[in-house]
Amino acid sequence: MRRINSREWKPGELIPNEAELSVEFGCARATVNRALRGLAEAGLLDRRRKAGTRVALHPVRKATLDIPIIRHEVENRGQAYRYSLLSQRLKDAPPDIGAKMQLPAGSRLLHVEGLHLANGNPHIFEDRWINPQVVREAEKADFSHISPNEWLVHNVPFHGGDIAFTAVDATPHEAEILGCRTGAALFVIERNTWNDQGVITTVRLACAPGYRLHTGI
Amino acid sequence: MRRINSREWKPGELIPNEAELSVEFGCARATVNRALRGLAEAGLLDRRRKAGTRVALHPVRKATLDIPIIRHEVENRGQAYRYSLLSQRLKDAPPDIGAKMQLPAGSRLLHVEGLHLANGNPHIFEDRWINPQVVREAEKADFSHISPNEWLVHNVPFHGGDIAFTAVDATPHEAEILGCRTGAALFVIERNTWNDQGVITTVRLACAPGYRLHTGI
DNA sequence: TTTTTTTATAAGTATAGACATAATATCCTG
DNA sequence: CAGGATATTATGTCTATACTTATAAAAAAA
Repeated sequence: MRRINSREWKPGELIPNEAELSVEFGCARATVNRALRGLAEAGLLDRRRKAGTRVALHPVRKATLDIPIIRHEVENRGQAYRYSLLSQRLKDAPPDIGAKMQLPAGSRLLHVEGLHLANGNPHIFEDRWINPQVVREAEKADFSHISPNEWLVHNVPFHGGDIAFTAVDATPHEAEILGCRTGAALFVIERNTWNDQGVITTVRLACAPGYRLHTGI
Repeated sequence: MRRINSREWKPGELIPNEAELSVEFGCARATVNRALRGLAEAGLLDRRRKAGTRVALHPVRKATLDIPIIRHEVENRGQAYRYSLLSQRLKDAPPDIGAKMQLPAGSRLLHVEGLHLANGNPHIFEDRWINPQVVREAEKADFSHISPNEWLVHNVPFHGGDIAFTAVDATPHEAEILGCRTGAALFVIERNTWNDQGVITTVRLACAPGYRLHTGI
């Protein structure tokens, strides 16, 4: 790491192989491997079999951000958490949601709207669609006391997902629920998760004005 | 992983120790260690010396998001990138910036404002403060053709930083630069980076309306 | 009962050696 | 010279063994 930072090993440059480094540092090759693998995971090195190890051309820093259950996020800040269910109904999938979840037209989905509150104030508006084909227990679940966010995390393991963050102007509907001005800037998190059966759920989390998402590098 | 997902090993439960697993799977303890360390890094296990390994109580999923150089982000989408310097001046640190960078009152900072354009359209407005105490070459740098973003990544290695994401209403100044309506929802990235000498820079990136930050899980 | 000390334990780390695998480089053949 | 077979090479993975270190739990002392 020192050699990379000091430019002794320049970006794009091939560095000595594991065997050579193990001799230089007087340690086993496994130890060198462990160290280099760590640096590669951190994005400082690029490694390929036979081709060798190079200093990453563009040190793409990776920030890892935790995706907590909203209740925990609120409680960890020492605030009182409450969840309020707004609606829970089986509906035909709207075209955009159906497309996002890769479902045939006319699929039935469970639509759940709820509000997460912190110290009694609106915190995050959760607008979620759940695929009952994949999550059969969902139709019978009671989301009046536990949010679908928390229920899904604890009941349906997932294999992958994608997340997007944006800023949007609050719609009148969102403004009313979050208790803010129509057009106020809202931080929005959109997330899809799936397992081997297909897409489990797609959710849009509209955060009340002032929301900040933090992380370190 | 299968045992965790299938709830054979329940959240919070202590799993067999490395020695026992190595016997069960007929492999060396180092191999078990490697596997368990991977699962712990992914957030599925909690490990502590002597206490043993437990299934994570709340499978906090970690999303890793790359922090690319803005030019590369634009070019990777196949768009033409251009950078336009708006201002570059030495100033007294405003109180809020000075506090954020942990500097004594009245410190001099280099203030750089610039606009990143994609296909000729305003993309990201970069409002940056650089600490010349830590980055001595910065005062002589020419930010008219290379953005401080890119210049710093290539010239000043950093050890750590923090990032925050928010949504804000565009100020008249931001609106004019980004060519949008005052009050439009802007996605904002705030970042501080430091090395062993102190805080290098603090930057506020205001993204034009419609900006989306993506990642996978 | 409370505090301190000791001990046992599980993960953490390291080592030398071996084989696997992917990808490059080289040689051979038609 | 193209195209396939072969050798080489650097990383990837695994093993058996050993020692280190944090720490929970038990024992001892206050």
